[in-house]
Amino acid sequence: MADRFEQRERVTELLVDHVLATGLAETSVRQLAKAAGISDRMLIYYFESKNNAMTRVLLAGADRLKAVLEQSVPEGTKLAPPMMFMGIATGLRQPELQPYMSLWIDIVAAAQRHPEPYAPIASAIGTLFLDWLEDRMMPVEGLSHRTACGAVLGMVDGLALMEACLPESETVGIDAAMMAWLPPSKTS
Amino acid sequence: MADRFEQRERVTELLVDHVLATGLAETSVRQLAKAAGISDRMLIYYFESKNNAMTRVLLAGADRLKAVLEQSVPEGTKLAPPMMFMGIATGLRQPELQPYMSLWIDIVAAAQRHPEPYAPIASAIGTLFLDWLEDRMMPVEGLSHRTACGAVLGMVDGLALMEACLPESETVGIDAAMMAWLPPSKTS
DNA sequence: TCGAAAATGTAGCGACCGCTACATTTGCTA
DNA sequence: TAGCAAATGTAGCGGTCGCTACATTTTCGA
Repeated sequence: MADRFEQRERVTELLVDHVLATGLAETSVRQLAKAAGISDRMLIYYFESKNNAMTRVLLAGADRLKAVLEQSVPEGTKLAPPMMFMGIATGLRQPELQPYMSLWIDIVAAAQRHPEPYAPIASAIGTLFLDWLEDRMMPVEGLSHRTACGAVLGMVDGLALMEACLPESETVGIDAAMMAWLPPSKTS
Repeated sequence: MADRFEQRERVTELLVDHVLATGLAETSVRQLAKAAGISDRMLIYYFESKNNAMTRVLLAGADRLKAVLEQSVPEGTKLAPPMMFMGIATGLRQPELQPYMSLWIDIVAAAQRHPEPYAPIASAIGTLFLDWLEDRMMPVEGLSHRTACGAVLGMVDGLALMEACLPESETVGIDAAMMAWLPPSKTS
C-alpha cells in the first residue's frame, strides 16, 4: 500500500497531463479518477475534495509551464519587449505548449463564474507569470516596469484569445502587428 | 395562447438578460426556463434544443452590444487606433457593458471545449466585431487594415482578460500603456 | 504475533442533466 | 358549433454530479 501523500503527488502529475489534454471540460470527480487510473473514492481520499484537487493540479500545471519557459529564457536573460513578446507568442503556438494557453483561458473564464476554487487559482497563476516576466523583460522608457509587463502579458493573452476563436485566415499577421507596436527597451 | 415564434423572440430577450447577468454558468435547460418564467418543457418546444436556444440567445446578445456601441460610435465615425482602443476599453468597463466582456470570455472558453454549439457562435461574434471595427477605425501605415483591426481587438480582449483575473492593483495603467503603444492613423 | 490505524473497495444518496411520451387545454377554421 | 391542430402541463426516463457510510484488506509498530 502506497502512502497517501506520495500517491497524491503521483496522481497530481497524471491529472496535469489530463487537464492539459482536455481542459476543464472533463473534470468531474469520476472523469479525473479514471484519467489517473484510480477510483473516485480514492481521489477524494487523497485530495479531500474536488476543489482541493483542482487547485493542486492547476498550480502544478503552472509550475510545469514555468519550468518549460525557463529552458527557453533562463534566469538572467534580459529581452527587449518586442523580442520577449514574439518569443512567448511563437512558443505558445507550438503543439506541446498550446494546451497551456487553452487551459489558461478556461481558468480565467471559470474564475468569473465559479470563484471557488478558480478565482484564487487564476490570480496566483497570473501573478506567477507577471513576476517571471518582470525578471526577464528589459524595462521601457516612461512606464512602471510592472505595468509594462502587464501590458505585454495582456497582449499575449489577447493574441491567444483571437487565435482561439477566429479562423486562421482572420488572425495571420496580428502577432507581427502587435510586436511592431511594442516599444524598444530603455536606452539610458 | 401566444404564437410559438413570437414567444420564442420574447423569451430570447429575457434569456439575453439572464446570460448577461450570470454568464454561461447557469444555463441548464431548467435554469434558463426559470429565468424566462416558463417551464423547461416549453423552452425546448420554442427552441427545439438547448444548443439552438444558446445559439439564438448569444447571437442576440451580440446584436444588442453592437447596438449599444453604435450609439457611442455611430456609422461614419472614423477614429485613430489609440482613440478607438481607449474608447472601447473604458466603455466596456462601465457597469452596464462589463457583463458583455465577461460573457465573451466565457464563450471563447466554451468554444474550445464544447465546439457544439459554441465554436460557430464565437467565430460569428468575433467576425461581427472585426467588421464593425474595420468600418470605424482609421487605417495605419504599412499594415493591412483588417490585420490592424484584429490586433486592436486582441489588445482589448487581452486587457479585459487581465482585469478579469488579477487584482486591480496589478492592472492599473495597463490600458494607458497599450494605448500609448498604438500607432497613429495613416497621414497621407 | 496481534491489534490498531491506514488504505482501499462497494454501494448508494439526493440532486441535477437534456429531453420526451402522453394527456390535456386552448383557439381558430370549416 | 364541431372538430382539429397548436400550445401547454405533468411526469418521468436514463444518466451524471460530488460526496459519504460502511465493510474489508493491508501495513507496521508494540
